[in-house]
Amino acid sequence: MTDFLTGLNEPQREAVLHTDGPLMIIAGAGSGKTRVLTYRTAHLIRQGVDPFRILLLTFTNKAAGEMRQRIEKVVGNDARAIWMGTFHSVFAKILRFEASHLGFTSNFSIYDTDDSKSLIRSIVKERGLDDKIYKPGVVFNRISGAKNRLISADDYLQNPIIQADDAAARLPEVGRIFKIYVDRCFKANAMDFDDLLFNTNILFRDHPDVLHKYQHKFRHVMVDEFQDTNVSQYLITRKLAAIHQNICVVGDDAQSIYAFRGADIQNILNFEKDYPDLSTIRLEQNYRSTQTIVKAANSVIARNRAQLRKEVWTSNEDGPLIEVIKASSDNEEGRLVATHIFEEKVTHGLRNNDFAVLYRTNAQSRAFEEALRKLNIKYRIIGGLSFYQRKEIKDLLAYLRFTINQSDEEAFKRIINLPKRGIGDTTVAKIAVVAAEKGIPVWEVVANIGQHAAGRWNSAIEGFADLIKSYGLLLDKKDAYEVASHVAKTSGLLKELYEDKTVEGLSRYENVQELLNAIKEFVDNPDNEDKSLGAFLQTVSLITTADTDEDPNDNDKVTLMTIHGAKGLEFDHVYIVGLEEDLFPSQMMLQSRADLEEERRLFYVAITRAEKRLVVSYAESRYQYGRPKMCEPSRFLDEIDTKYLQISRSASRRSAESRELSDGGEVLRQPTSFLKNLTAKTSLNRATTPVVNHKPSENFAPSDTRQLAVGQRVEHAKFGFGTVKDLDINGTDRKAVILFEKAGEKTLLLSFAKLRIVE
DNA sequence: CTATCGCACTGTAGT
DNA sequence: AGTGCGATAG
Repeated sequence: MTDFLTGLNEPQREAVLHTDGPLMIIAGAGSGKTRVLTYRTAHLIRQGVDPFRILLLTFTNKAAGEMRQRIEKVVGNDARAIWMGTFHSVFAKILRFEASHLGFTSNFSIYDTDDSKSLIRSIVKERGLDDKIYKPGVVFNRISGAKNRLISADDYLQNPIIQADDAAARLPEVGRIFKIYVDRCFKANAMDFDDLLFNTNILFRDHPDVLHKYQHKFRHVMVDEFQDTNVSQYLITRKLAAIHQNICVVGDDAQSIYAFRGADIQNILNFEKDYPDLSTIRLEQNYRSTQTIVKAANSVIARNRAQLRKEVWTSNEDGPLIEVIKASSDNEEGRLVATHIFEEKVTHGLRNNDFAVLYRTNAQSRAFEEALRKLNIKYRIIGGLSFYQRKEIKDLLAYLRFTINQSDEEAFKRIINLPKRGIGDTTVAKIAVVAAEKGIPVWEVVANIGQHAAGRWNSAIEGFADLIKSYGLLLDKKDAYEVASHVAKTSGLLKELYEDKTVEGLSRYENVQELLNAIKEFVDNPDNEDKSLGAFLQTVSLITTADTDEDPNDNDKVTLMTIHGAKGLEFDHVYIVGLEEDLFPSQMMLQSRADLEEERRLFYVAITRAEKRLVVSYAESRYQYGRPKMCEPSRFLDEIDTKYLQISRSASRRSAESRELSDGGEVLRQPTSFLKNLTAKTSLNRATTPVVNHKPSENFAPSDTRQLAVGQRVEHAKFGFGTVKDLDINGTDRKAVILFEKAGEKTLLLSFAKLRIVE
């Protein structure tokens, strides 16, 4: 019965066996949290709990899928019936079921962030406001923040503190925009991501019978990654667990990294107050990482004040020291890290799979991609622009959405003139006016344009309406794939892309085909009972990059991703790159939220992803908006206890790099102690040798760029003396990053014009 | 109505 | 550097 308990340590076992009453599991990094959650669920089922009455909320769909598989290994098919998924997917499901209570229909659309911003832009313009001031992203964030704190548009307008805050931010109209936004979403029969949670709260608040139903249904409620839940999510779980009181939350306050988007660390810090008879179990033994990595991580996180008492330890071996790589530019950082990976692979016989490069922002991936490609190392990028955010994909999805839900305003805007059918903004605006005057939905006007307006464009509009109507007729007869491929063909979308013979056009055509393949897979999957287009759209709106599956035959790749994306993952060899002030910790985070502690937790998460070896790197200069910029090493480097650091590696690497690039080029400077650089930052830019004499002025000829080498002293007609910091060789294309010191000011340049070598 | 060009601006994570 | 905007021409 409890055979699977044998491999567990004492607190883990205790957590698995504690089945009744509120439970909080504080799970340190690498402490076997997933294992405990898996076994606990399996244990509940073996104890006779109906899997249908277990609710398990995870952070990503992928995590849910993996956990379901692991539970299945223990209890078999019963695992299928568990209610498991992200907050958004589980409550979207419940909302579809109960939609009528809120005045929605069950085929409501889910607006993604782009849809929301687009709608806000429309509202801002309609109200005659300046969208340079009322930036859609900013307005959206304010609305989103309010919803996550369960503040409705009316509450927002009536709250003097919020109003004062908006006034101070010179955005007094946000509340009005909020109210219109909510109204328009409702009329479009659409919910945005935040609404899925907000409306669930409203549903449970205003419909006690519905709440009661789910309260009784879910005998056990479990929440993974509890530290990253927001108030809205917390209240839902609390309400659901109110009768049975079987609520189990698992989390680690030290790994809370989503406060910026509304996650409330107070949820975990105050949980004890909400549940006086709470049992708390701490999982403190780390099974993942080496002694060095665990201790280094502890030395960093110890600087945070707001945290629960916890002592993460490991009995693993010491392992190698943490290496620090210093690069003069972002490109060099890419090359040094790629070379490091290459050499580790060769000397230790490792696979690409064993490595991950973690950065703070997606924009940093470029340099690593280029460098890895040059060394023929396969890599995969997680995050960035996801498949489902691509224009061509969103276009086809918009057609499908609109076929299902003709109130979907954002889908309508996307496709009304796509492909071009001569219905421009002016015509659309006219239709909107007619609809508003007659007080009927836009689709009513479009579908019966002859009755409502007469004009040159009527035939084009009729054509569009007939198209959509014909699609609608297919819904009951055909499955999702048949409808989607029919739409792709007959709408002209596929044709337009097919005729575009550019490289991008080809790739966009392939992307649409891939979407159709994905729909085919959905239809062919026996697990999916409902094969309708509506069912497919429900799942697709909540898919993210973290969830996309890999081709299992071709997955030996180095992983490149943001630290946020790496949550919950682990790799033998981890590179944390771009450790520079203003980048990590991020300047934005410090300015707007003044939350250094969250950045530090992010650093902690990054460190604790590593199992065997950790390498950190930073660059002295970096491109930003196509302009080079000087960088200082991150304060976080200083926060790692020096006894866990090894510095020398960067020196040998650097000289190897210089040799490779400039045969015979001088090594810029032997990096000394890393900490010395931190205390004497100016030394970074000091000229190595003051140059007095040089050859008479003669501008660089393109052929002479071969003479450039890292460390080479140069003079520029405008910027004066400088040192070559980095060379970038791309086929015949050679670029140099040069650091100039003029009047105490440092400038970086990327051009050979008006440049000459100094003896 | 559509295409194109110059200009201004961008500055974080992702359900 | 990339994007998205408005102005202008076709």
